[in-house]
Amino acid sequence: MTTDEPVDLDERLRSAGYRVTGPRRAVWTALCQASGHVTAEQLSAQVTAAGQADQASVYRTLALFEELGLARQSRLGDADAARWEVAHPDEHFHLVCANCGDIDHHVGSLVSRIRDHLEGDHRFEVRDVELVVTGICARCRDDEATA
Amino acid sequence: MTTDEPVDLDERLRSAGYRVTGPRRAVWTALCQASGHVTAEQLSAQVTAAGQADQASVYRTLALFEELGLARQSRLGDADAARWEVAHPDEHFHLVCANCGDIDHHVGSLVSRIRDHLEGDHRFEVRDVELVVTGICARCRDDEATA
DNA sequence: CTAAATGCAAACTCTTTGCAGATCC
DNA sequence: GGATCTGCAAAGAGTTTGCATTTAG
Repeated sequence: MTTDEPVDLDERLRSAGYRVTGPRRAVWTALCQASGHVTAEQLSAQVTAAGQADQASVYRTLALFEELGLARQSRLGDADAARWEVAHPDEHFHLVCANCGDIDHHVGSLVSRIRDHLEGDHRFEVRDVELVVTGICARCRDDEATA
Repeated sequence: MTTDEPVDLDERLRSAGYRVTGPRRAVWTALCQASGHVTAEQLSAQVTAAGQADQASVYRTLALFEELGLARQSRLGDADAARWEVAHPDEHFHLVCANCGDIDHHVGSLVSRIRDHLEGDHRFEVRDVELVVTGICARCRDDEATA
């Protein structure tokens, strides 16, 4: 799949002129350990409970990580809160199950094909492709069939 | 392109067991006249100024329209507020220009191809595909080149 | 007439901000 | 030591809700 070269947060921060602090490390750790697609509030709850950072710092830190290209924010489906994940080098998209709420990553050539299509035909300089597919996942389909 | 068979709001409401009211008509008219991709607040401002509906009714009405399949909500890019548009029978996606903020519709086979791909390979029952591409539109690219 | 819809205002959720004090380099 | 970062608490968007009143059918 992907060579999961671990990101050296300290190094990345310093080289961009930012300081290495407890809250930043804590948010990064929490984000990495999360299953992906966590809300800022979920991270905040965890990190705050451990007394490692305040809610405000969580938001500020996430914004910083996004700026540094370490994290990615997306608003999946019609959800109210934004969801965060560690920036993944691969092009991927999200499959959101409308039944169980499960969010799946899908890595594939689809996104880059979309990219090519637009660059070629439409003279649109693509910066970011966000593809969110809502539907019913395989597991829920099976459950329905069984029921 | 599309046969723009005008939607008979009154009929649609009544046949679904809902009442035809002033606020609903007003919101529908405003949404249809809008360039598309308006926020609820923009609609609200317009409709409230004309004394045709309250803000709360605008939100309630939009939710109803969505339920009836008359309108579509989407959160484009990292925007804070949801944007609304009249539901379009064609599969389409959005091109958001990061420079001028312009939002373009693009109708094409791309979305249905995504759909087919997922139905076939991944046993995912697709309900809705939301594709948002952020980048620089042709006009802004030209401007840059000239400058 | 009566269930459904509205207006008003207040509540709620998610996120951002101002500022005094703590912290990293 | 001094700019950067933090915590706290308060404000800010956007959206929803409770309830008395109005209105469509």
